[in-house]
Formats: sequence, C-alpha cells, structure tokens
Amino acid sequence: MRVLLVEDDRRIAADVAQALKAAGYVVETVQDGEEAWFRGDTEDYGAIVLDLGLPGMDGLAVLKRWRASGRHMPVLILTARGSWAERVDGIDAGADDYLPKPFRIEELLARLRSIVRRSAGHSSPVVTAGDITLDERQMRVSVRGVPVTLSPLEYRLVAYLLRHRGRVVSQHELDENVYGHGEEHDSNALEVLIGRVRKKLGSDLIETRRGFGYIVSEVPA
Amino acid sequence: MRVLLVEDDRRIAADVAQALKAAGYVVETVQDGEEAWFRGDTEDYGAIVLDLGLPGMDGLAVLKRWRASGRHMPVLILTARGSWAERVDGIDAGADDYLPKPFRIEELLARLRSIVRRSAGHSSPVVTAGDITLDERQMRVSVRGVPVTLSPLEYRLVAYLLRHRGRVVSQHELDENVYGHGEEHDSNALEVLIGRVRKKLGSDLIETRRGFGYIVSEVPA
DNA sequence: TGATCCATGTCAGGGACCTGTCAGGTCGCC
DNA sequence: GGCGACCTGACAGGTCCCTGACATGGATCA
Repeated sequence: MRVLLVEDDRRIAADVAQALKAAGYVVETVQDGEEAWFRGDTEDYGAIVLDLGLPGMDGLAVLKRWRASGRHMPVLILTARGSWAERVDGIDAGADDYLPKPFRIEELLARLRSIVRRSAGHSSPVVTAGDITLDERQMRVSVRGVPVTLSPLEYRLVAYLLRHRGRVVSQHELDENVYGHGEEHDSNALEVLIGRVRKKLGSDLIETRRGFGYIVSEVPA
Repeated sequence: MRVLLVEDDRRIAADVAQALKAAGYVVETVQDGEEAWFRGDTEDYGAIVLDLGLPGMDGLAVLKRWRASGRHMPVLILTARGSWAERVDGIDAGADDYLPKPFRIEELLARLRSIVRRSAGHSSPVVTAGDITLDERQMRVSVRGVPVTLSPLEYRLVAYLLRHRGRVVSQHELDENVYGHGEEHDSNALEVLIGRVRKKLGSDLIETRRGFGYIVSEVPA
C-alpha cells in the first residue's frame, strides 16, 4: 500500500519512513504543505500521515482542501502533545485519527492499520478470495488455512490485488503500488513476480486479462 | 481516452503531446481558438488541456462558450505564471483546474488524472443492453450472465457502442474512439472488428444502418 | 572472511492471441 | 442489372505474456 508521509522534521520523517517501509508500505515523503496538498489531490494513496506544523500551507488547511475536493483517503494527523484544540480541529477537518507527539512508532503503525481497515469497510483485517486468506495484521497469506511464505514483493502484490479484488488492475497501476513509482521498468519483472505468486498460491487466483491487466475475482470458484 | 490539446506554442505543444501519448492518451492538437471551440463543441473528448493565450478566440471565451452550450468535459487551463486574475477567471468560466506556466510535465499529467477522475465520479460502472452486460470495473462483457473474452479493441468497440446505445454511431466516430488515430485508413479493419464482436456476442446486438453507421438498440429483444 | 541462502532482476525462447490486410462473397438500393 | 456498402474466412506478422535458467547482491552464519 502506498502511504504519503507529510513531515517537515527530517529526522522524524526518516525514522517513520523506515518503520513504514519495514511494515510493508510503499512510502513517499514530502516536507511542505503545498506539495503535500498537490500529491494528495492528484495521486491515490492508501493512507496519509500528516504533521500539522508545516511550512508553506498549514496541515489543517491541506486536509480541509482535500476533503473539500472529495478525497476520502484515511488521514492520520500528528499533533503536538497536549494540543487539545488542534486535535479537535483535526477531527473536524476530516482526520480519521490523531496521534500526539512524541509517540512510539508501534502506536503509529497500529493506528494506521486501524484507520486503513476502517476506511476500507472491513470489520476485520482479514480478506478472503476463494481458498486464499490474507491477514493484514500478521502479514500472512494462507491457502485453505495453510500458511504460505511470501517474499515482501510477493506479499505486496497479493495484498494489493486482494484489496482491489473484483476489478481489473493494470500492469502500470500494479507497478506503482508494488514497486513504488520512480524508476522506469521496461522489464518483465512484474510478470515474473506474478508467475512466482501463482506457483505458491495456485494459478487460478490471479486471472490475466490480456491487454488490460490482472484481476482477482470477487467470488471465485 | 481522447484528449484535446489547445496550445499555440508549437514546441510546448509537441512536448506535451508526446508526454500525453506516452501516458496512454489519444491526443489531438489545435493551435487557435476558433478551431479549438469548434472541435470541443462537436467532438467528444475525455478531457481538454487549454492554453489561455491564443490567437483567434481567447481561451477563456472558448471555455465559456463550451459551458454555455452544455459541454461538461473536464478542462485543465494553462495560465501565465503569477497571473492571479486569469486563474480566478478561469475557474469562474468553468475550468476544473489550472496550471501555471512553466510546469513540469508530470504535474500536468497528475492534474489531468485528477480532474478526469473527479468528473468520472458520477458514472455507473455497469451497462446493460438486452442479453448483454458490460461491467466496466471488471472490464468484462457477459451474454446472459456468461462472461465472454474480448480483445482490447473489441472491448473498446463494445464499450463505446453500449455507452452510446440508442443512437446511430458513424463509422468515422467509431474509428476515432476505438483506434484514435487522426490519419484516415482506407482499410476495412473496423468492419472486420465488428464481425468478430458479432461472432462472440451474437449478431443481433449491433445493427448495421447502411450508409450511416451502426447502432445498439436501447431496449433490444 | 568466505560459504550459503534467499529475494529479485534479466534474458531468451516459445506459445497463444491480436489485428490489419486481402480476396472474394452477399446484400440493399438506384 | 449494376454499383457500392458491408460481411466473411484465411493468413501472416507482431505483440503480449509465461516459463525456466541464470546473474546479482544482500543477509546470515560458521
């Protein structure tokens, strides 16, 4: 899942980014409000971690503008300790949760999981498609109840496809969300990855739509 | 998706057109306001990129005339740097977003995606015509509930005809929206394509109106 | 440090599918 | 009937995607 991290303190940003990456997210970091607003408005993120004290445009203003233009991705805001007013304003502005600084990184991860799950409408962090089960909390995939070991990239691929099951996902979109865009790929790395996942999870989970992309059926056999 | 690019600076136009094509759009470029207005008024574009400083008819006037005649396609305007008044006027005239010059090409692509997505927010993903069902999320066409595999071109053809069912669609219009290229081709590729689709979906879906084009009935048998 | 394992990218080969072209054939209209 | 518009089957070249094999590079451990 792609996460946008908006934080102007570079040390905090680096720490959080590292933790998020370790947890399997694809992280993009920005430092100022203008850029944050632009990114959030024009790109699709699974979640956004937003610091309120920002140069450029204030974090609250950024959030309000996103919501005003109909962007509903889950947003976790970081506030100064004890800044009660900020929290209230944040929730009013459309934040899904807030986290007072300083915080332990595990708490950030937990709250992030929580708002992502909530926004996806899942009552549980487990997604199922036929024989396959994805437990996002444990980052584990099972076939008919039997756990399967996936590499990080394989996991991201499966997680993205399962979260968007029932709709065709283009190779380009997969590329962006599994690898995190930036570098160009004129290779067939993605195809190879698909093949490896199929070998582990069975070849009928991911269907190829030649010329369009891939799809995991909503209610497979 | 077809995009109309209205830009009188030929170098900028060439650069932008190339980037748009690389991003998968079908691009048509015009240089003056009169022509732009005519095209936007008579053709269907998924989006329009409109420079404001134009010979002929001013960009703002073009935009206003489109909106006045009920054309609602998303429009992204390009303004001179810091020309604050222009931006406000642009939004008032019905632009969906604006982009100050100079801009990075990635930014243009991102904003274009954004306005296209926003404007697509009010379209139903499933279309039906008699026995045939088109699910745009799954990019799948079914006959009496049985899924049928279509090639990319076949899918585009069916999708276009179903979206415009109940009216005659000329060969030329189909050609432009399925193939996209501006060059004429004297081949019968489209007829062959129609034949292939009929073979897969049944010959009574697409009716031939000799001399005019094709039509998918609103409520066929 | 070197051996080993694992994750991942790259490459080449091949098969299935896509699609434009062409050569007729059919149909409808004057 | 004659003409043009449209349909159909066949074919060939190209494209998309899959697969197995190999290379690389980082992590781990003795």
